[in-house]
Amino acid sequence: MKATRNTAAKTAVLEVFEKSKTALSHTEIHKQLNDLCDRVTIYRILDRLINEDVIHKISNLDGTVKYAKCNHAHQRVHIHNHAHFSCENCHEITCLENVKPSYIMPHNYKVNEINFTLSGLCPNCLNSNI
Amino acid sequence: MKATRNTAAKTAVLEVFEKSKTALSHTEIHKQLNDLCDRVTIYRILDRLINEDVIHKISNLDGTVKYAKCNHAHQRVHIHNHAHFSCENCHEITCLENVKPSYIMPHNYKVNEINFTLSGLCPNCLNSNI
DNA sequence: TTATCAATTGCAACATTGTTGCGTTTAATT
DNA sequence: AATTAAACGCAACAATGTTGCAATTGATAA
Ligand SMILES: [Mn+2]
Ligand SMILES: [Mn+2]
Ligand SMILES: [Zn+2]
Ligand SMILES: [Zn+2]
Repeated sequence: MKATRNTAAKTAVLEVFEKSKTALSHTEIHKQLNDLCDRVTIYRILDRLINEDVIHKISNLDGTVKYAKCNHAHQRVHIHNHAHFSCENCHEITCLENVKPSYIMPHNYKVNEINFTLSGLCPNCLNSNI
Repeated sequence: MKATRNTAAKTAVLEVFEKSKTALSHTEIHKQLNDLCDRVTIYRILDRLINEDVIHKISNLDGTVKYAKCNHAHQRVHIHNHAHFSCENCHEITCLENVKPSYIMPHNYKVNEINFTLSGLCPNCLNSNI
């Protein structure tokens, strides 16, 4: 395994994640960093953070991709088997760490990863739409 | 609701879905149609077919998007609550119509759609990798 | 059958997202 | 301080999806 370094850009990206309660897209991170680094660098940092199991990737039905910190006590290798919620109104995506789907797979499949994303209205938007 | 028409292109796209046992990407459909119509047209046909609940969209963890026919007896409005499997080796995506996740949501969320995609090795690839 | 007209299409142009190659910079170690 | 591989910036590219608009066409009614 390659040695990984702590750079200014990586630290800044991590701070952005720290401050955010919801998942973030590459573009959102780039805007918050305010040209601290190139957008390609952010893609590469995200790749590294995923490999280090510090963040995980969330792929939404509408095609958008976001990233969120793993805020559970995490072992080195773990499956992100919790659900994510994507609000159709405010477009925020949040980890639902406590929502874990149970399901029965047919034989002869080897499951390595799961992506369970629900979409609809989040509590905020549900209340304001009375 | 707007009236929808049966055009040559739409019929051709439906035939492609009919023949395929796995989900198809926009690009795969375009190649199979062999320049019968423009690629923009295919995007628009896919949009219409989704609105008509004839096909459904599958968004994978790696960012790829595919489409598959609804082959259950379908009511006008229905949730596609079955799982999809994405093979990391052959990249085929199949509907697992019988795999439906059960889960418990916190209150105050309104769920309209779910996207449940599992990835790993499909039976074919699992066997050949002994 | 023919006229009508909104739905559909083709085309060009554009936007967004993600990737790659390469020369330069820099974090970590000696 | 010297070393060196990891990380970076930049430019160029690829893939995917969207939009506006004029031309075409499917479905309907005359
Ligand atoms: Mn996690
Ligand atoms: Mn269906
Ligand atoms: Zn919301
Ligand atoms: Zn396979």
